[in-house]
Amino acid sequence: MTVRIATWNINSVNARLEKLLEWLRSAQPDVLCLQELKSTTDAFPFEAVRELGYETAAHGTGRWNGVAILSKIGLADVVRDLPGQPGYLDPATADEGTLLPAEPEIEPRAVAATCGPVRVWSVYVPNGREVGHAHYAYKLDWLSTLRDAVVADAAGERPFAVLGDFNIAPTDTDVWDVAKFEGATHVTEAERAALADLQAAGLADVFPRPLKYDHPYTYWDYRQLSFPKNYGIRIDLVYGNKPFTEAVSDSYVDREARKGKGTSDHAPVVVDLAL
DNA sequence: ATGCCTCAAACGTTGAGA
Repeated sequence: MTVRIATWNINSVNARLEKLLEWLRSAQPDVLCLQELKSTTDAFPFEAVRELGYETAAHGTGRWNGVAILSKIGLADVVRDLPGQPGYLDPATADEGTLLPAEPEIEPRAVAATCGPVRVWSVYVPNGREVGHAHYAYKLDWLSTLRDAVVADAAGERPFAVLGDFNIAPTDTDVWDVAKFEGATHVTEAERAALADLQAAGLADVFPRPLKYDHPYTYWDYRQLSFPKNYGIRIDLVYGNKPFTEAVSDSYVDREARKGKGTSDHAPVVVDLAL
């Protein structure tokens, strides 16, 4: 059988609903991993995607974050959150003192499911904000927990992949101008070491082909004509185990979905498998 | 034209995104 799996940081599933439905109709993925729902689980448009044949495992709490898996080929063994997933404690909140115990918040950034012959995680890795920020330490901790969460499936016989917005450019070629990222997150050695740890666990970067230009960027800032100028970065990634990568027949970034008004700032990454 | 940022919560402004 052939299976088409995609990942897309949708930047609000409800603000983007018509774009999402349009893309599902045209690209016809069997499985779609979404990130940045910006929606509670209850407010997810389950019925609209069901009409196109998709079951959904959604995990969201509202304002930020939020992940989902849509599937037309089965949706079993759903897991929300990584085992042992670290939470984030905003330093400003923590400094407010003693009235309430400030607890780290476990954010909805990961959901897993088995879709037919494939098991997938849809992940939205923390941004990090600035090197040295508490959010950056949280990002590295989160990535370490991700590695631990997937090591068994990575070594397994079943096709398995982690798909999502990793907020890391794997190499300097994955940013349009490396000088712009001097001292910034997304390109540091520590973040790339986390990707190397995933590779050591048996997962490989499924490198997509671009539909235009010479490099498959997946994100372009809304500002300053970034998309028309192709000032992009590749941070939406697919890490598959050997049974997964050996089945890949094609992979591409659908930059067409980034064109026009009312789009996400990310483009979908599509992977076709011959299983 | 692919075109100069957008979203949600709260209802003017702020925080986040990367």
